[in-house]
Amino acid sequence: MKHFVRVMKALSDPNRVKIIKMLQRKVMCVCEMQAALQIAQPSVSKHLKILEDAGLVTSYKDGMWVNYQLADGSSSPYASSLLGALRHWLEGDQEVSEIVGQIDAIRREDICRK
Amino acid sequence: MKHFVRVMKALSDPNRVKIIKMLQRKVMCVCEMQAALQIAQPSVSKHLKILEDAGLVTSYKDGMWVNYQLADGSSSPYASSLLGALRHWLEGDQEVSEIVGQIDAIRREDICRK
DNA sequence: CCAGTATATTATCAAAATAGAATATACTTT
DNA sequence: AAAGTATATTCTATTTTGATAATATACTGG
Repeated sequence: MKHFVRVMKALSDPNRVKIIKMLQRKVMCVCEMQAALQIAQPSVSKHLKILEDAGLVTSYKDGMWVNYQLADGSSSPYASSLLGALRHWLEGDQEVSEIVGQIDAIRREDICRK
Repeated sequence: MKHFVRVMKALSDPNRVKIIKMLQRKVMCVCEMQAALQIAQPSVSKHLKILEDAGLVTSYKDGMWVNYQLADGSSSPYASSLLGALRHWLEGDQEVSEIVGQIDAIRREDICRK
C-alpha cells in the first residue's frame, strides 16, 4: 500500500507529469528540464528524487551532467503500468504539448556551460 | 492535465484506496465505511467527495442512507483504467485485506439506527 | 409536526507538500 | 591545485492536505 501511494503521489503534480512526458521523448539532464519547466533548479532536483523513489525514472552520470530517463518498470508493477498508460495519456493535452514541443530546441550545450 | 492530476491525487491517500477496495466487494453507505475505517464521519464524507469529483465513485440515496459504488468509468478514461487495474492491484496487501475481510460482518442495521 | 438519525458542510488545527534562496558536493578543465 | 559548473541538500516560507468538533441539512417514523 505504501508503495502504491508513493507512485500515485509522484504522479499527482503537474510538473512531475510534465517531466515524465518529456522523458518519453528523450533523455534529459537537470538543466534542460529546468529550462523547459521554468522553475528553480532545486525544485527540479526534488521532483526528480520523488519520481526516482517511486521507481518511475532512473539516472546515470555523464561527465558533468546527470541524465534522467524513464524507468524500465522492473522495480514496480504500478510504475510500469502507469508509464505504459502515460505513453498515450495526455498526448493531446495543451500544457504537455507546449512543453514537449519545445524540448527539441533545448540543448544542454546552449543552456548550461556558457 | 488538471483532470488527470485530480484522479491521481484522489488515489494518493491510504483511506481513499481502502474505500475503493471495499467498494469492489459491495455497495456501502457512509456509516458502514466509517465503521470499517475507524475515522470520523466528516472525514469519510470528505474522502468520498474527492473520489466522486475524480469520477471514481458515484452515489445514490436509499431512504436515510447514501449508497456509494464504483463508477462505471464513462466519465473519465483515467478513472476507468485505474479502477480496472485496482481490481487486481493490492489484492494481497496486508492493510487492505484486514479492512476488506471484515466488511461482510458490518451491516448498517447493526451499526446505525440503534 | 416533532424527534431522531444519516450525511454534508464549516471552522480550526497539525502535518505534509511545494517553491526558492543559500549552500554543499562532485566533477571538469585549465 | 584552482576555478568553474551541474546537481544535490538544507533552510525557510507559503500553500495544501487530512483530521476532528461543531453545526447544518435532509429524510424517516410516530
